[in-house]
Amino acid sequence: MDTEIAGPRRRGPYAKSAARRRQIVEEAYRVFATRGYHGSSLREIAAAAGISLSNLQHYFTGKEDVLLAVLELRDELGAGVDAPEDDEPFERHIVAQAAANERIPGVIALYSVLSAEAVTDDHPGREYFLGRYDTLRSEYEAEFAALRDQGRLRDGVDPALAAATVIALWEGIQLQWLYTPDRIDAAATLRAYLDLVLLSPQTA
Amino acid sequence: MDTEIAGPRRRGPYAKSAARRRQIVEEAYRVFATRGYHGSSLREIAAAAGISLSNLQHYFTGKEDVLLAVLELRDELGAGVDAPEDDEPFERHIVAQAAANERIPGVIALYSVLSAEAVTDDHPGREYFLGRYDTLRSEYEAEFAALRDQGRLRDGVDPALAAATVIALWEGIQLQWLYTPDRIDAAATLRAYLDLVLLSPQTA
DNA sequence: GTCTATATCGGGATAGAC
DNA sequence: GTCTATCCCGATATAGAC
Repeated sequence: MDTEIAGPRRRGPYAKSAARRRQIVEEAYRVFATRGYHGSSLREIAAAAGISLSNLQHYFTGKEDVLLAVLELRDELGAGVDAPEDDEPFERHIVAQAAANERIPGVIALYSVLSAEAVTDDHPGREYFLGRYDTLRSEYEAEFAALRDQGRLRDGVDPALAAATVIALWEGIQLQWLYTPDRIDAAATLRAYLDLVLLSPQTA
Repeated sequence: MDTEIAGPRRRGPYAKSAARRRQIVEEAYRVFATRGYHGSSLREIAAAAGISLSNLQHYFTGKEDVLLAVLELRDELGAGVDAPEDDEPFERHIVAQAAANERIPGVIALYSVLSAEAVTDDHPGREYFLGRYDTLRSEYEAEFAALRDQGRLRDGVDPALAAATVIALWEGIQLQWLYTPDRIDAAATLRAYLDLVLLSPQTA
């Protein structure tokens, strides 16, 4: 078996396809982030990508399809960036991530705008966000539980509640930051909460 | 001067107008709350109000106009309900309000969906939310400052930061609650944060 | 793979009868 | 005040030429 069958080829007819798709998704990312799902149009995305509407439609069967690809891309990118370093402490990771997000225009807006828009029953992104909250809460709860086992969680703090709190606070403060970036410091706000809830290592 | 000139009459030709307007706004409230601004249509609102599209347009010059009326109505209703009792402690007020909101379908969704949607530059609700965050942060900051003066604020907690935190946490947890109402207790989450930040009165 | 052209639909606005 | 009818636009979707 020396013929390469599995997976898309790096050269040849498929190479351009994959690149185009990717390019479209990246532009769609920006458009959805700034105008929401309902507020965006495929025309606008096509224009941003510098191609015709029909050409865009050659790659995606519909608007929903594009949105789902955008969310997939987000997960893909996030898998590399969001993952904590091997032994980076949880609280440092959260704060660093919040600070980093401010430097990547669009990420915050994408989540803020879409997560709120997608509460509607028939929104194509609803399933994604349901799953995302679920995963995120589980992960953070495990982190807080581990910290508790190290004696670093303040007495009376529930790991599950703290997990939901961090996520809520994070999203909420990012939204305020979107409105008035000069008046809100998301990373500092998160750090203040974590300082309140966690005891410093040597105290344990 | 025994003729009543000022203000709309309770009877006569204007009575029906005012009532209709109010009725439309109330339906629009529900529609915007569940589908967002971009996701809603005047046709849908008219249908909900049981009138024709043209008739609705007789009362409002456009979609924006309807949205602004909805936000006005929200302020009007909120002015009665949101205002704290004369000497109700701040923390009790917050928690009680969060609990009460869960019982009024739509309020939470209206704010969650619209506040996120309205970050866009050209969204007709943007100004409203900018002002709302500003007012809310000022009010809460004053409350925290007062608590600090009573020696009831934990050391090292900044009133301004705590104000932004409460608002962010509140909005964020309500969004999670919209997705999975059975798994999130917004009031309890807020109470947990306030318990963390405030010292009980007798401790002072 | 990319385009132009067009079909089809749903949105907000407008005109005008009653 | 309320309606029907219609206009016009922007959106998605489709057909088919190159």
